[in-house]
Amino acid sequence: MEKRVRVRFAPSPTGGLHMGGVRTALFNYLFAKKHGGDFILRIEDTDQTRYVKGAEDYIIAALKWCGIEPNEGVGFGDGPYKPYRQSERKASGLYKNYADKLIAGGHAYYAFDTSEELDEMRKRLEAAKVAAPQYNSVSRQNMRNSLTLSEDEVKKLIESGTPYVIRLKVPRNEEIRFHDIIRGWVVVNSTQVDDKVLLKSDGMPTYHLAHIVDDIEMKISHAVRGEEWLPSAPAHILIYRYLGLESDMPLLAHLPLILKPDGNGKLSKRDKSGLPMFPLDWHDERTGESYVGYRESGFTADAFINMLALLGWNPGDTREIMPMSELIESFSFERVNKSGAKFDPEKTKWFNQQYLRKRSDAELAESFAPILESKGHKAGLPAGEAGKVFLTEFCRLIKEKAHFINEFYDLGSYFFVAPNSYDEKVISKKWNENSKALYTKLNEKFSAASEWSIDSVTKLFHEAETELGKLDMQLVRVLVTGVSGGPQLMDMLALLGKTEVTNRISAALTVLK
RNA sequence: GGCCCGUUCGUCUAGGGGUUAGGACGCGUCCCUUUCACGGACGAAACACGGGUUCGAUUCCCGUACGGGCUACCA
Repeated sequence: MEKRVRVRFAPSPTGGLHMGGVRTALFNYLFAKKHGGDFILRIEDTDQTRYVKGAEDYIIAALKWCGIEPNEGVGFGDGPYKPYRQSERKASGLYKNYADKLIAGGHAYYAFDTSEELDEMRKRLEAAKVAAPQYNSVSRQNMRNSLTLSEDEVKKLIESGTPYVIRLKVPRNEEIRFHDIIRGWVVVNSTQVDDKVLLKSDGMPTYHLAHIVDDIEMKISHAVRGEEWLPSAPAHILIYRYLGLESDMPLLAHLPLILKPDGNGKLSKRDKSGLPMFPLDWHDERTGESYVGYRESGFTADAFINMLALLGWNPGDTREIMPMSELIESFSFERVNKSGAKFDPEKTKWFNQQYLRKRSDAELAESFAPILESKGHKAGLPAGEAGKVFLTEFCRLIKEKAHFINEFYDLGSYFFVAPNSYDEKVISKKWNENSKALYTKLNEKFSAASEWSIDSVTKLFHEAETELGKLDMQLVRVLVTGVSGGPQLMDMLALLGKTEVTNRISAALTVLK
């Protein structure tokens, strides 16, 4: 019988969740939803020295914004396997029990070496030109551990409170084979694997032990994580094996990494591409550093998620704009790539543009209102319903030009504040000695208008042209907005209103000679 | 350095023993538009290299190069 699909996203609260982490969470989520399974959020806070205040709340808030909601776990109502924070799970002696089982089976041992002794060992091995200096089947013979010390000595050391760790006893020269859903069979010789610390001297388990214990306890069916874990997978296989749990082991899937847009390396917290690396604004209290988020930069969650999903995965056809429901429906690990994918800021913007266009004008107006307010131009808007209508129409006109809602203001600030300068290029090219008289007359016609709508202004304009001769639309635009480009002229004039338009033209005519 | 993973247009990718190697972003040209954008049409642009295997390899195998990851009492 197939195991029920249960997957987990298990970040450690050492900082804000960056987009690479979001994608790992996303793939887990898509897979769970696709198979009607469970998606769990587990917090792996076994390293108190790296704990960052606020990180956990950030992770939860980020997942919520992204629409990647766990149905079990920290911040999402817990569930049958609570607690979901490893620091809290430790209290029951859970991890220690598993470590003890390994010791009893002869597959783990106590090690009393101090960090100085470990440093010395590494230096010694490096000096001896050992290719991979590590605590392993060879070097452990010269260290202070329960394999080299007598039973009595070990007992004495432990009873006297000497700090110790528990290490995995990795055999020498044994072939470790494991299957990865994305990569196929991977073979590693155990000589390459070091005797990993399983339980630290502070009593906390390391990731290696903790995630295995929890995956087993929480009945996880698939361990989906980043490629950076591939090298330690052989050690994990050994732990499952020595615990007699190989048959309950989750299936493995190592996701390709997201790489920097330029040059090389994996994506870092700060990137010069100009786009955020975090879903939400993140402020690290410890370092005092702040990072902007996608949300605050004007991205919509669906665009962000869509972009992330297609970084290293594709549906097998040419679809690109896919809402979450479609991503879920199409998702499979078979279509996840093996190689790392460079993050593409341009395409990311394009995704947001696509989603921006899909949103209704009224909806955009609602999102834009607070942005406008922050610019201090609320006063310029008509009150109440009229203001809403104005903003909705404004969004209709401006959205075709923008990638982000945050650009709306810069693209159309002249809708809210009259210009105080006029595009030099257009003026020097098109303004001549006849212009002043010509556009004064046009303005008179505007002033006399009894009706003011897109249609009526268009009609008025054409009438003026037959009467006064050819008019220059771009010049009219500059007189009213100060800039050379923008939405359809007539639409814009109509929205601005008769009074505003005629006032602005008058003002321009007094400035221009 | 060692080990592991990878390599199709600049980027994200489809494909797969015989294809005009397809799509998307970006770029360029044209059309639409009395502006800009949107939209439409078209275009430039790729199988890392060397050996095999084969009638035939971009596709399979091996090397090399290049890229990435790991190499902690961090995850």
